[in-house]
Amino acid sequence: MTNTGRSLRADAQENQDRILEAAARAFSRPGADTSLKAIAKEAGVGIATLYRRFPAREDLVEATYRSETERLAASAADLLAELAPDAALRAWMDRFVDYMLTKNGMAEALPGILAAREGLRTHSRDLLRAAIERMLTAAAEAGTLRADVPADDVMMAIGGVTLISDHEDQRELATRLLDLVVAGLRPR
Amino acid sequence: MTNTGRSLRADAQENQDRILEAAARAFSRPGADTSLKAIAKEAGVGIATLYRRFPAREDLVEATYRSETERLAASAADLLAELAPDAALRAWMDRFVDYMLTKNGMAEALPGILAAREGLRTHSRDLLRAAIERMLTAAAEAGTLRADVPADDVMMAIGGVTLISDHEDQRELATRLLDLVVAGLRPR
DNA sequence: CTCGTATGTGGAGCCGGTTCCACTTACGAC
DNA sequence: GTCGTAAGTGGAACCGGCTCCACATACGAG
Repeated sequence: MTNTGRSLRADAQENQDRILEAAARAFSRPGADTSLKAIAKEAGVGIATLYRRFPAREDLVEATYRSETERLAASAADLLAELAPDAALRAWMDRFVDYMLTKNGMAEALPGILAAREGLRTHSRDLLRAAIERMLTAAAEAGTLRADVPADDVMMAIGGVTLISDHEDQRELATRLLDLVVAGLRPR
Repeated sequence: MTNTGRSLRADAQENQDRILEAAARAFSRPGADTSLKAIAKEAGVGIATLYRRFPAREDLVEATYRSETERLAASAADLLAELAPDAALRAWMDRFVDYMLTKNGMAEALPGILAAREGLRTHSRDLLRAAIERMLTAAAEAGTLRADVPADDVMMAIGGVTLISDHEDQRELATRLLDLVVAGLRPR
């Protein structure tokens, strides 16, 4: 099934798949015992095995949600087809925040994912950045948003909004802050 | 010395003071063993005593840095005296981020402090909000910044920038994001 | 087939956070 | 001064994250 990582020994690949399945189950459970020990146990492997494959919790979270993140990134294209580019970006920002705040364990992993420089964790980050870039340049060409703000910065801004809105269910705060960010992106 | 909390038993007040002194020492030490156990030990009290006084780590951090936070908030007045209100706010934002990123343990405690609703932890939050409000309304009166964005939102925006800039030493990112926030605060 | 080794594995153990509870003590009432 | 009790205390114990290392095993070379 999952075929992350090259050239794993057959048994190791088996174990990794079971870990990811267990993680997906654990994260989506309401009571959410997402302790790594519990996930390892549920996958029928030792903790060391989990750590070898996913050195940081963020790595496990990233891998678990990878396909959903891909879907989020891909949805930018849909929005661009229906809306003006600036409106598409604004709508996508809402989706981003909803996604991060909804998926169990995602918000805590966000900084590690967005700041990813090394390793495999960059995958999600690159997808998200590319999605933003597409909308941002389209809007810049339309003249509705500034052309001098890098997509990276916009991504980090959205990330910052997500982080500060995470504590307590401050969804309205997030909305207002996203509006503020977009206002800052308007050409003068 | 410190006289937080009303009507503590004499010995309890003693202990609380010693905890705060130990915490201040621990946080300012380079190698920084800021484990609560270590701080309690250094203060010569049991962990339970520390927890009774400061139920969350954030409470301890807030109390330890209280006077410095007061100074930060007060510095807004100085800036207002020297600069145009919008420039003062922008300069103060830099101070805020530098402060939060510099003080050991502060960044992690930030969400808890800014989101503080109950308890005594609100003290720092209120001071910071008031400082922002002063600069923001002055700028609004001068017509250089919007009047329809609440000081709370600006505070949260600065907080978000701080959080996302915390991982890795991304001081330049913070600068760019703060510029973006201020751009969003400009009247159209 | 067999065998050496790179690859992979489990769990014990350490660390920091946090809770709980049996014990101690300050201090106001008398 | 003495005493009852509310307030305060210490540390054992539990939990989750994370590391380390002695042991197991897939699998390609021969």
